[in-house]
Amino acid sequence: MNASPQPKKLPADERRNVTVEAVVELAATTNPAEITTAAIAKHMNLTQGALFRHFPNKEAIWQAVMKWVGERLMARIEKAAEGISSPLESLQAMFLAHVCFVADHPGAPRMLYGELQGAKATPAKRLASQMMKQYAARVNYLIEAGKTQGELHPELDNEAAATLFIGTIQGLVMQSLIAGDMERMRTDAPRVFAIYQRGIASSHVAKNDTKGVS
Amino acid sequence: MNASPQPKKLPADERRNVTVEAVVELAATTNPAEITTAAIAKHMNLTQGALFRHFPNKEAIWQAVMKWVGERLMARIEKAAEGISSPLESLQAMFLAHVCFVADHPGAPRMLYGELQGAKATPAKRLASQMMKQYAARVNYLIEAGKTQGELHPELDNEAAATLFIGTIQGLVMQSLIAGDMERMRTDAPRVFAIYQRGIASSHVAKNDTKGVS
DNA sequence: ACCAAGATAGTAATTAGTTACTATCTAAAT
DNA sequence: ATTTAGATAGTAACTAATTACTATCTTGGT
Repeated sequence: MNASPQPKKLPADERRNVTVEAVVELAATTNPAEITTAAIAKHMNLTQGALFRHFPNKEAIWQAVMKWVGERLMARIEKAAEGISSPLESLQAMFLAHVCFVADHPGAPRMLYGELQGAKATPAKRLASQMMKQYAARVNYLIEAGKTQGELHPELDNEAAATLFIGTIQGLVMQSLIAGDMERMRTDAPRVFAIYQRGIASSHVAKNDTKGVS
Repeated sequence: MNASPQPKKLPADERRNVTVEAVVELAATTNPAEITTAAIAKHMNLTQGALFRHFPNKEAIWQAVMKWVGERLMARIEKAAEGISSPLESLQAMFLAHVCFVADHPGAPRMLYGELQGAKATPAKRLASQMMKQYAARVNYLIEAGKTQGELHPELDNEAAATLFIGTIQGLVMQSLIAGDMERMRTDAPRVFAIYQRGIASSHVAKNDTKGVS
């Protein structure tokens, strides 16, 4: 779990990447609010001051981390849904992919939540909030498509369904966070989604098959 | 929003209560991780050092706050569900009462989440986690009752339904936290619960009436 | 091919500002 | 008069950021 005795002297770009990864790893076990520059440096076998050769300040580190998380998450979700024509199945694929990502990177949601709780609008927070918006838009589109395609029941409250979709994931994360067992998410996710699906689907005709998780 | 120019010299018990309330108020607008003893003192027109006349350390303050939140929340939920024979309606009442409580005290969930994110098991964290367990047990009981009474559909995944119930609330909270508008919860809650209800109910016979929120 | 010269990446020590917590004194209330 | 609650003025520990210096790559002129 600890950092390898890093052969020092990395090129700048790479060092920045290593830094971001170090933060993500640290966040998996440490309260993000308590992650100090010293802790980051130590985890990557570096002196504290050296970090500031690559980032102008701590906020810039967080910004880079949020960007990393956002890009990876979105890419994974995008890929999970691509090539699936059924909106409902797309939603399920996104759902499971999202859960899988979080289980792989438990630090990610913790940092997101930690960041969003801050009162002042830091650049990192703006990134996080922007990502959420993008996500919501995508979900909304799929719901709309599902409705016109007849998969979702016609009187469905669009906005509420989107809120519940995202909220469900966040709830799952929180539950696992509390239980201290991120792996639980992987098994809980399909079961929970099944109920959500029953709540939005047009009728109970097709018993869901609980498709495999990639 | 600020504290009244407190006529000083309060008896110890009362001062402790005022302190707890000050923290809850502060948490509504400030990142709980950044709430310093100085900030608490300032918000209640007191010097920082004076706080330690009433609490042995900061952790004790958090502990008192978590206790306060837990008791108030549980009492409100308990009261909301009492006298309702239908488990499904009880669940709805609990749901709305919970949301209402959070909307009244936006600081509460922020502190809970903040506390639960910490790696080390502080007394405050133990309180929070214990409260969650108690809550989950109650939900589980109602779901079980709803099943035997025929209100919930028989093949329902008990555990997943409980997770989703709590998760849904947490998700709503998160959404509002991000949007920076806690009032949104009040209007969103019934709409979101309607979908949840459709997911767990035995069939779509009775259109939900969206009972009034107390 | 070589090697001076600059750029690059790192160390170690230090600084200014916070933070939780404490010791000592003062005023009010019973 | 004594106890209680608060004010004042600290301290030690910690954190982000800076500085002076060093080791190591990279490169262009010969």
